[in-house]
Amino acid sequence: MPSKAATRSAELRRLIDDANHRYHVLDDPAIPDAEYDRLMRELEALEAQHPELATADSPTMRVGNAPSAKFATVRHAVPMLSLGNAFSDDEVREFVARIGKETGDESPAFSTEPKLDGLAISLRYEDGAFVRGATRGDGASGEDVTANLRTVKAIPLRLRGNKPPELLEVRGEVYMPRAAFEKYNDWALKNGAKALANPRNGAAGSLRQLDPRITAQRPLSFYAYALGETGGARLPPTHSRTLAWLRELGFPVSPLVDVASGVEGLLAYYRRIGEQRDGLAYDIDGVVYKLDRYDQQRAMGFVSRAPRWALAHKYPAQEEATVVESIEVNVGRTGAVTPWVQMVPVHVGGVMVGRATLHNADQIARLDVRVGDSVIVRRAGDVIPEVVRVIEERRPLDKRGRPLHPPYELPTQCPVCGSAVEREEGEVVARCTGGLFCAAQRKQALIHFASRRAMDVEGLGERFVEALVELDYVKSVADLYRLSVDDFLEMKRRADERDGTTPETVKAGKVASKWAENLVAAIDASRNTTLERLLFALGIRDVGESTAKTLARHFGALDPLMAADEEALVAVPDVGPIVAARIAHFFAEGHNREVIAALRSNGVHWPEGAPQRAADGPLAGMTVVLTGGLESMSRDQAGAKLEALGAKVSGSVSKKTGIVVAGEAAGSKLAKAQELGLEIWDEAKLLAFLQEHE
DNA sequence: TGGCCTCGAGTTCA
DNA sequence: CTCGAGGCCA
Repeated sequence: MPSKAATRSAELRRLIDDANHRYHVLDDPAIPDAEYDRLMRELEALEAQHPELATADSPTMRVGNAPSAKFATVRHAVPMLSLGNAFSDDEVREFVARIGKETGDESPAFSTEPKLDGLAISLRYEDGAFVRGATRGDGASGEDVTANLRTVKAIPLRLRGNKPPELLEVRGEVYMPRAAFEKYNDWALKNGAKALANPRNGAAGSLRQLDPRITAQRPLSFYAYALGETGGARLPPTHSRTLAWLRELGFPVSPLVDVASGVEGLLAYYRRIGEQRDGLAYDIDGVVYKLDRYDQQRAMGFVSRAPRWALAHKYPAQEEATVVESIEVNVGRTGAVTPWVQMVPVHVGGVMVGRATLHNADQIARLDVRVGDSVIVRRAGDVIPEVVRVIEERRPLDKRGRPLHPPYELPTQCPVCGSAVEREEGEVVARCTGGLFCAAQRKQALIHFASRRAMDVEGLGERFVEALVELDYVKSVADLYRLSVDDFLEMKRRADERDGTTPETVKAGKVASKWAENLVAAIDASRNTTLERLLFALGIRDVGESTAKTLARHFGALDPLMAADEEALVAVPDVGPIVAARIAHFFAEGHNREVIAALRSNGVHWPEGAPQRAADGPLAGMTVVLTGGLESMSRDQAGAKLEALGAKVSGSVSKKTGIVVAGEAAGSKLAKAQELGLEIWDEAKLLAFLQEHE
């Protein structure tokens, strides 16, 4: 009877071998890196505890996978190393302490670099000419991919300078920039080719093409970070100077490399790069610290395959695997039926993730997500999680080996009101046709109406709106203005009763009445508004903040807008035939006219004036984009001030943008502005300008 | 007609 | 933030 540990280690070995095969040989990974790492760590720990279980063919005994037969094998005279990993600050502390103790150097210098998520390769130059390039393989020998590497433009075919060393091997990372990866996948989708799983696999797959012409079409790039075998060259005494030398020889070296010392110095670098991570043009999975002085490196030596003088400090995984518990749908303000998955919560990129949206039926069809499926979730550039793909091998099957669940299909009837769900010709989103008959749409319409950027009713959050709608206190947004303190108290009592939540009701006497008074006061305050806010709040399809503002300016008052026909509406900038028809249709609807009349008779008012067609001021005709946080005011306030000076404030950066105001921690928009060579202001410049012109 | 450029709508977690 | 789609210009 095999022990529990023996059974588990055999299972782990099988899982890891499978994953390796999929990853290295088929270029089609099945599980995320983080999970692979975990399996590997578990197996390492098991084998450390039970040395008798460590078989010679265990995946822990090698670093990569045997090269495929398609390419010639190349032996690395100087092995290509793997690196020890750190996942916490403490592990970095131990690393620095160990080095301090053994070198006797209190504060040794480290060369610090981003750890690119690509493919490690070795380039061999003889008398200055590129003669051979190989993948890392298992570290001792890899595959000869010279012909493919020649197509990578970042790799010099000849070294610069007039006295090249006789022999030089340069190690570095081949990678695929994110933008290139996305572009390729767009193309693949349209042309029926297989999409790449991620940029790193894009790089790996491209290098393993047997036909270099295919590789040449893939936009690969390269950064150098180390030396291999050398001959006839006097080497610099430190790693950082080696990198500088490599630059002189014509190799691209990451501009993010730096030198730091002390635990705090290393951690500061880790955090600095971490902040930039999402805005970089390529994926990184950590940073690498390398003891800078070569004599100190030699003193530290190696443990098995990993140098003791270097450490890879990893960032939290951005991809994790989990299991789908159920697939649900939401009904939005416009009736849009949006499916989402409830998953077993997992830690991704530093937070627990339990839900992810599937956007629409197209995405469901593309992913083919079903209940019970194992899926990979990612928190990419932004905060919002998404399902990357299904791990098909783990789909639950019935006894006959068929999937337990059929492909998911959107409901044909609204789960809230039972009306038909329809998808318009050529549209991606399916919509509930119930209109305001649907409680979900009424609810969302009211939430939108009360939201900060619309009527700004403070304190009227989602929870109360839900109760107001469900208990029928509010049928249209105008009803909000008829509610009294007593109505709110009664509603709260009924809602608590219904939900069985008693605790709060006891103190309802005093505290709750205060709450209700505040809410009524907030609703009252919102009576005093502006035409653009009102127009936005009404929730006319395709009329958002920006269009509402243009309409308000163009017409100056509500009545002329309500009376305008489609022809008159199309004359408004940014309003075309489709939006014009929607607006005209909205105001032609009797119900909508009643709501507007009721709002007016309940005291909702706004200043009206003459139509304003073109803004003037020092920034007239200028498009300004605000990004990052400002110290002295909010972005909205700054935007309002800039608009008062005639600027058009927009949310996205393009060639047509005039000025980008970049505050604290500005991200991708600033990067894009720099790329396009736009005028960029910092906060001081903005304040100076406002002071001068206000 | 195609290719930007914008805007609108929906969205997750702490 | 990211998609989809409407508007506008070459």
